[in-house]
Amino acid sequence: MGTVSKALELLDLFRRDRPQIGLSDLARLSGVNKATCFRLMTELQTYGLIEQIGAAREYRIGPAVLRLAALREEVAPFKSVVVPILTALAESTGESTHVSVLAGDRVELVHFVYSTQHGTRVMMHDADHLPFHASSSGLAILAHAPEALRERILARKLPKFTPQTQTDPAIIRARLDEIRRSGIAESAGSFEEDVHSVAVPLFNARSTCMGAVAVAAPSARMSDALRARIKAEIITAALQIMQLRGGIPPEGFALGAPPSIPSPP
Amino acid sequence: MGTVSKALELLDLFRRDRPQIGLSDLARLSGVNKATCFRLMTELQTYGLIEQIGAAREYRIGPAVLRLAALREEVAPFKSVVVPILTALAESTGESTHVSVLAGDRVELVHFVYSTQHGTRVMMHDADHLPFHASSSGLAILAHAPEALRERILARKLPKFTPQTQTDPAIIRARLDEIRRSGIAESAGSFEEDVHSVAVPLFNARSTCMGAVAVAAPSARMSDALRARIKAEIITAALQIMQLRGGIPPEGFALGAPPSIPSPP
DNA sequence: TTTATCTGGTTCATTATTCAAACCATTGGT
DNA sequence: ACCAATGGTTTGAATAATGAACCAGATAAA
Repeated sequence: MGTVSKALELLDLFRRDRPQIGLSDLARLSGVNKATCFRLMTELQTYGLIEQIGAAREYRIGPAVLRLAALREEVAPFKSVVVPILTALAESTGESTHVSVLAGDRVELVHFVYSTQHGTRVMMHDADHLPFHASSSGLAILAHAPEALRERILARKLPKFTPQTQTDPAIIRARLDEIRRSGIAESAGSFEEDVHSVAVPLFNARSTCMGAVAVAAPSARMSDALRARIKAEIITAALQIMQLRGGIPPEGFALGAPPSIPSPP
Repeated sequence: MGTVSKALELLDLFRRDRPQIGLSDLARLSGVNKATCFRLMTELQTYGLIEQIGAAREYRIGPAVLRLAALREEVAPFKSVVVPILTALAESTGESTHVSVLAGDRVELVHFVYSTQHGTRVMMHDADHLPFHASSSGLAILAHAPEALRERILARKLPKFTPQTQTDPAIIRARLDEIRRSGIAESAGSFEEDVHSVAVPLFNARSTCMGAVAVAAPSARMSDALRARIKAEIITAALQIMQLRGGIPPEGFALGAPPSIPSPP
């Protein structure tokens, strides 16, 4: 792994629940030598991807991302398109919704909207990226990802987040086939206990999968009726997003086809 | 210069007027060897800062910035605070407004709003970062930047964008003194011909200058009356931004004090 | 006060990565 | 068929990254 990757992976340590980190912690968390860590951080800092603040001289994400994000949004609008649709979806289903994209070898959670209908709701748990094998979004994306990526992911040792997490590559592979068939991915408590989520993939203009929309509900609330409602609504949401972004589902992609097995695990 | 910096500087080649670049062009533009360029791009790509698209396999800014920007916005809200104020400022002055931040050693243009009052207006020209010595924002920031940064910038050879561009470090230094005195920076045609802009610095909670707000008008329209109006409005806008962000102007900072010389060049 | 242990930051010989110029394989135009 | 592009890959030679040890300062316990 190159130096640049190492530096960028340092950025992954910054999350919603831990937005600023000191040098020593950074070295500890990353396993990178402190001196190296320091050098990398100063380099990221001179570009502005990182800034150093406060008396404790902690590091955090810097202002350069604003420019990059603005540029990205200009050339490939996403947030402006997605957020209204996500909001509507949260409204119509009464549950938390989110959209994630495939960035490099990770599924990144880029936006989420909470519904205000229920007192209990699925919170986004300070996670910034979702596991391929244990989240409905990850599964949806993995199912439609290029062969190479899928194999690369499944070759890794997959962490077991809950007792329900499936980590056997063979079984996951079979499940991906099923997801490809139905167009919809589900995950029940496989990433977080008591969270049941439903996701559909998003395709870009070249019909390659670049993300997913998902609805996540507390397991206790996930009745057959709600599941049916979510599936219907999430499909229209996904189609709207793809239409506005110029995305085209690949040849023979079935959105919402009835699964051959009654109900996924 | 380290490898990481080199990789990140590659990102700077992507701009609004040139959002996607092929490998050969990238190597040409950066002066970096093609093989090196390729390796760096693939590393940036696996992180998602860059993505490769289309038949021509061109590179562009990738989806990872979305996550970083979201994180940044959560820990240090900026856009959500700044855009409404910028819009109001554009409204009340009838001219284009923008806000830029100091990121590393550059002034990055992070957001701009156009007024709809006039048929002619200053467009943001596809520039993503502004020169310190030839833009009102750059001057405002430079005037209040730490000594070290100021000297570093002035030690460089400063490009001459127009006949009006001042490139003599000594004269610029004198002008910075004046800007510090008045609190307001002006630039008339020094970056782009026929553009007259006014800027005031923004300070963070530790009273260090981290950006600037600016209003840019066509020179032809910049009357004394308009200038006075802009100055008044831009000051309130800057104060609003700082208030909402918890920014504190440094001890003895004079916003809108009358300049000792009637009118800057 | 002494001692111990944190912290951010620095040094320097060893080592591994990056560099540059060449070369491939395709593609598009003449 | 040719030429000039393109994206991508290989090669010894040069350069940069690395990590253990080391500061100096702050904090806290003894």
